[in-house]
Formats: sequence, structure tokens, C-alpha cells
Amino acid sequence: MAYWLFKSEPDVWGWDQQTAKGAVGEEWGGVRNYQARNNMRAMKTGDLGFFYHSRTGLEIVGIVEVCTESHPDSTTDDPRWDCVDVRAVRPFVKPVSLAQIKADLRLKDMVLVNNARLSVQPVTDTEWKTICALGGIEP
DNA sequence: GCCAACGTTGGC
DNA sequence: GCCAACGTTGGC
Repeated sequence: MAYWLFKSEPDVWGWDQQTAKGAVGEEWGGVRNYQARNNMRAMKTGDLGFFYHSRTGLEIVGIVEVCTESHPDSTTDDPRWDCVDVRAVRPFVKPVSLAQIKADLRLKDMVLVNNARLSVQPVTDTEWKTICALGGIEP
């Protein structure tokens, strides 16, 4: 079981919209970056991910679960692009801000800190536990 | 809204 | 296969 982080601009697709999709979830389409796509191809059903609000918000707001493994992205005919479906699991009691993450030495190696532009990224077990604690929930 | 950092494209 | 030009992302 692996952990991930999904970025979205809340003006385009936010946590509230994700939550409204319920257990059915929603396709994480529109990704046009090979590294991000490869990360999605590596995902298994049941893997968990953080839901991060980029550009505005700049915080992790909740947890999603991969509910459908990699398949062709319906937002394009280009066969290069695949994506997974994710569903909302639970919100953080307290969102964890980028500033908080940057200030925490335990999180200094996070991809979020070191490769800000990658929109779908891996998260280590340790980072997962640390951030869940900061968010006020059990991992 | 700006712009630095990064990824992609395409001419050579 | 290099690299300049261009487009996009995302923090500030």
C-alpha cells in the first residue's frame, strides 16, 4: 500500500467538489506530465493520497483513496495519457499548510517542497504519519 | 499579477 | 541529440 499527493487548484477542482462525488469518486484527468502519469500508473486500488490545494489555499485539506486503477484519460484522445479515479475519504481536522510543511524538518525531503511543480507525487510512510498527526487525524 | 523554475517542442 | 523558444505551474 502506497501513499501519494494530488494537487488541484481549488478554483478548478476543490475538496468540496471531490467530497460531493462521494464513494463513486471522480477521474483525476487532465494531467499532461509524464512523471505525474507514471505515478498514477503505479497506483493500486486502495492506495491513499493527500488532497492539496495549490495556488490558492496552499494546504493539504484531506485524504482521498484510489478507487479505480490507471485507465485512458477521458479528457483527451491522446493515448499517452492515463489517469486513476479517486474518492474522498475524510477531511483533516486541521488543514496542514505548505508553510507548516516547509518549517518542519521531518518533512524537508518531501517532493512537495523540492519539486513544487509535480502535480501527482509519492509520499513516504513516515511523511504520511507526520502529516496526518499535524492534520489532527489517525493515519 | 508577476515571474522563476521547470517541462515540452521542434528546427537544425 | 542539442538547445533555444515557448508554454505552464504555482508560490509569492
